[in-house]
Amino acid sequence: MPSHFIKPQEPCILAGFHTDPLFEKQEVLEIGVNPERKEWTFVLNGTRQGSPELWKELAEAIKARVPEVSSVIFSWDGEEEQNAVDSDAAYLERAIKQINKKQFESPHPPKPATNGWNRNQGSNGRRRQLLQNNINGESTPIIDLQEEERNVVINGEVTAFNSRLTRTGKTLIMFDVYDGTDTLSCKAFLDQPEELGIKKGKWVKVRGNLQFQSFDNQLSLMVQGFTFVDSPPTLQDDAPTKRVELHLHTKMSGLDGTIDVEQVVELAASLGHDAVAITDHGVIQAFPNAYWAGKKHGVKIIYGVEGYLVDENDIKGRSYHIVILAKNQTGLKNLYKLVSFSHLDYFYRNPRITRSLLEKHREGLIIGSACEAGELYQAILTNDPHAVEIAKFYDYLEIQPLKNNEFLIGTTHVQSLDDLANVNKKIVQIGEQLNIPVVATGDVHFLRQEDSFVRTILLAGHGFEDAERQAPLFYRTTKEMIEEFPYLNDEKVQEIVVDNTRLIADRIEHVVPVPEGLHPPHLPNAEKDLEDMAYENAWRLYGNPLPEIVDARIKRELKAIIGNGYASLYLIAHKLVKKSLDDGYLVGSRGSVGSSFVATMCDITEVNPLPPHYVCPNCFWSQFFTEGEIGSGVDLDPKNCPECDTMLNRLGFEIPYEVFMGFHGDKVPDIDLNFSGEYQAAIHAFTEELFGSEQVFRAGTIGTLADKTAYGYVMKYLESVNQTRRNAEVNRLVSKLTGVRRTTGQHPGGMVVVPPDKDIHDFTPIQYPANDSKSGIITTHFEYHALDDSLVKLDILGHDDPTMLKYLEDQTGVSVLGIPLDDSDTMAIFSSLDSLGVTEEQIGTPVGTLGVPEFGTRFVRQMLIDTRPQQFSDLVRISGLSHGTNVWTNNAQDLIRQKITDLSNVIATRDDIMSYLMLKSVEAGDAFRIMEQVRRGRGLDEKDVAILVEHSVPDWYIESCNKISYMFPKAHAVAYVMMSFRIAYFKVHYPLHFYAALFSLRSGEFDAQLVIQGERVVRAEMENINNKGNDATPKERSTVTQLEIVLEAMARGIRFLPVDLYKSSDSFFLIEGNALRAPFSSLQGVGVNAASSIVASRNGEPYKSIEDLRKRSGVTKTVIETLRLHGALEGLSETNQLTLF
DNA sequence: CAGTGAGACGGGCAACC
DNA sequence: ATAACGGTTGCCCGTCTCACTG
Repeated sequence: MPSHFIKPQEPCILAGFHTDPLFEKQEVLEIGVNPERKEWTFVLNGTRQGSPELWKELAEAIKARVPEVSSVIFSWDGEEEQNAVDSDAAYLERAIKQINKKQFESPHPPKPATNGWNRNQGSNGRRRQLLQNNINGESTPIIDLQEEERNVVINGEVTAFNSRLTRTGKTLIMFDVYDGTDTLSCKAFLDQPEELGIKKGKWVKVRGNLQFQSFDNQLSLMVQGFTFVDSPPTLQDDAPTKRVELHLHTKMSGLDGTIDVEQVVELAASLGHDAVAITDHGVIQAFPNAYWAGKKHGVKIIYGVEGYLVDENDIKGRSYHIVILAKNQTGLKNLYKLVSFSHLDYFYRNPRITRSLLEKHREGLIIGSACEAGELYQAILTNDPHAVEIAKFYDYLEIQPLKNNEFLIGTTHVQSLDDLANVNKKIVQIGEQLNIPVVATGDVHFLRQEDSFVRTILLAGHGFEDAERQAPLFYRTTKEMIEEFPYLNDEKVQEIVVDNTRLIADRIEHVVPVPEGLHPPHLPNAEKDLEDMAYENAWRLYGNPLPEIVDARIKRELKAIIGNGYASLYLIAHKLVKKSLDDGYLVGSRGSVGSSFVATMCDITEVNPLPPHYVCPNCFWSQFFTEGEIGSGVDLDPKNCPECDTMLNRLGFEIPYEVFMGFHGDKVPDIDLNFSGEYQAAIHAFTEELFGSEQVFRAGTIGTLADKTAYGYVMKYLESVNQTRRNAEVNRLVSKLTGVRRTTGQHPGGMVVVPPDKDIHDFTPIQYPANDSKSGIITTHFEYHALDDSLVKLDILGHDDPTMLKYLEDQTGVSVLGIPLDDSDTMAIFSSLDSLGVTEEQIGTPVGTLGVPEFGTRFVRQMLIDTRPQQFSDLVRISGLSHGTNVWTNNAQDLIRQKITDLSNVIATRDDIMSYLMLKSVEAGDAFRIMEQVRRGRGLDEKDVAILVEHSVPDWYIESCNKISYMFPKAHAVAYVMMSFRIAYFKVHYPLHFYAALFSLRSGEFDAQLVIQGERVVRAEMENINNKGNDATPKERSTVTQLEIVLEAMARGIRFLPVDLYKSSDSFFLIEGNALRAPFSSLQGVGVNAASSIVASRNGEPYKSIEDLRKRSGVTKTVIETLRLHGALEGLSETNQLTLF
């Protein structure tokens, strides 16, 4: 195989060796050299022509003329390319055939490169390098490439890049190229993963063969070579003094704007524009990103909004656009207040601002007259005599290019562009008259002219009729803007386009949208209270004085927590958990809080992060295992105290504190708690009680158009105009649409806390989620991410585990906290079916974890089969392995299957790395840093590898570190396994209660009508869905998951009873003997509302008829029909008549 | 008697931990 | 069958029903 490639500068060199005319046209693309064999492979373009004899002659001629060559091979790229996509085996077979034909005589290696030859570098693969110095040949517009074709050259911008490992171990790289006419997907297979530098936004010239790919059913370019080329000249603004854009919409302007704020700031910077304003419709959610982009690109951001101005006495009346800019920090806060008021109190179709409110909060604001929808423009348009009066309200007046308003032509007051020009002239004249600066603004909605198409799709997707007609609302250079006003004199144009826009920009100070630095809440005496609580609880568990190891850990943690000002946070979390426990709901910890022993001592988490240990509850004798001898305290053998013979507690999971608060203990603690979903609203309300409703708000989210919806929009639009586009082009359009704001919402559980000395408007406006005032929730206007460096967020999430356990505890009387975490029958279901009494044939899986949270999916069950966990700490490791990316597959799974190591030694959680390395005597700082690198998927650098090698860390471990992309913290895994194990305990010992609880939890998803028909029908339905393979919908897949569990319950002798008008509950499965009675809501089409109204209407009194049932319960016809079909109405007559006789 | 709008329901999608 | 992170909350939309309206 060639190990070097050289490239002739003159492609038709063969003509020099042989006189046959064929060789005058035959181009040599490159020559592969195998120095060992002195074998040269000439790679020629096109396909083989001429007789084999002729080529033999040529080969001899070359060998004669170039003594260094002892063997010559010719290969044609059109043919050779086939090799690139077929198997290694086929390639080798061919290669061996080729090689066998040749003779190898001379041992002298050839000169790899001589004058006149270009040498490609660094390849030792069998194929030419993809990245080449240049690609010859004229490129074809992509739109013209519609059929299979060889040797095609294209030139354009990379719009997507993606690479993945194939099953055969090759790397498949795929990238899309857009050349302004269309987009084409390009593919290449690499033997080795290789960083080629292809990235979104780079420009490339690519040569390859256009082939139809049955895999994705489209034409793709099979890449033979590519090179990077310069992007076309970028837009310039060569005006000596440049304008400032004062009116611009981003993706946050609902489904109106398409501009990514970072991109427009970058564009402004590249044009040399000093400043740019952000003025979205009614909202200001682009501020945080604009701030970062401005900082990055050195552009001053002018923070503003295009508001909807109304009169107070007519909130639902006509609103006028108005531009409000924040001049300084005071103005910004006023702007935030206006945004809040408009969303909370004056929302009607859009957030409205009343004139009096604006006047009240006008300090620090600069007011512009906005577009044709502004009141000044409208006044002039309608010849309102008060136009001049109206203008006096504004700090500056806007005029815009005529084409922005071309759509007005044909309406009552506008017949021509001249009419529009006259309006602008009038505004200029009023400006002169009142001495108010007039500025030219673009009302920018998309970046450049060519992006209008994207807005068309957006508007069409949202049902606008004339989406096709797009005003040229793009970001203009100074020259482009100047050219828009030929009807004004030159000095005037210069004044409004450049001087006045700069004047406004200069009036505006540097403003920061969200104050920097963390502003955590503070409770009085928090430090002392926390310390007392931690010690008191520790003493209760470990005695006073504390064992050295416990004392040291508490001291160190408290120092970091208190020193960094986080004591209040701990206390707050403590109060929340306490409240929930008092109300009877268990709380699960989540994330890495369980790494903090102080958190354990404050009841914030059940996880004890100390090394595994025994401790005597009576005399406090203790024994710690610090050398990794045992996985967790739970796994220690039960034994009695050697001092006083009391049964010892077995505790500890060995979790380093650093994972939670960083190596220096200064990372802002992120306390995530899982409350019962049923209880979430109550505990949220409790936070308001704790802090006051003015100081705590639900974190807001911004719902955007993501891939799937955007794809739907693009396809819908193309269909409406009767067009099709190739996949790559569709994807390009999709990527342009994504990120557009569609709605707002609530964070799943994040509550943002404002310290008492601050006001929420120092940080963000507030609003209702989706502007729905009925929700009863107020959220931050900015999404949480924008605030996360400034305000503390408490993650008060909802989870089913606590709900399920509460239900099970209530129903069985078993104390959840008393469940032994080493119960062997429970442990057994994680590796077998022994304690369930069912067979694999019956339930389709050899382990018993169906329905056990986090352990029931196919993926995790396979892990259980591979590893056969025997003890609690094994489950923790599986939890870690199953939640990472590239932690199990391509990694630990192989190591275990190949018996290189076992479950207890593979890397399963972040913490494993730190703990293991410290056991190997790696310095703590290094161990921490390496853990952080690895868990984020950044792999190890040479220095780190050297450290590991030096401490005799095995190779497989280092390799494993390099593969990991994302990893779970151990504390989270422990907390989850504790919950899952308890639920599993009920599954083993209280099957009826377990299945009842499980199905009740999501009774709406249960299909009683189906299940009632018995095992055979259930199996048939599962098979039916399974046969759909990838076409099964998410809903169908979840149905299969449900039915698997139903089958298991049936195999365990549990019957399902149909919904009974008098016996069924609204949404709970009731236990009747050895059977479960389906609730009303388990019928498809009967929701929780209908279900509970039936139950409420029963009232101990039989229904006289179906009519009676309907009247009393108020349910719809559909519900009645569903009940009838199910057989729940048998014996009831249609109307009262019959029973009344 | 068609049209409208509200509400229930389920499914799909997005954001997030 | 493959590859594989699992599980939660919440918003929108299509569909259907039904009461009300003009």
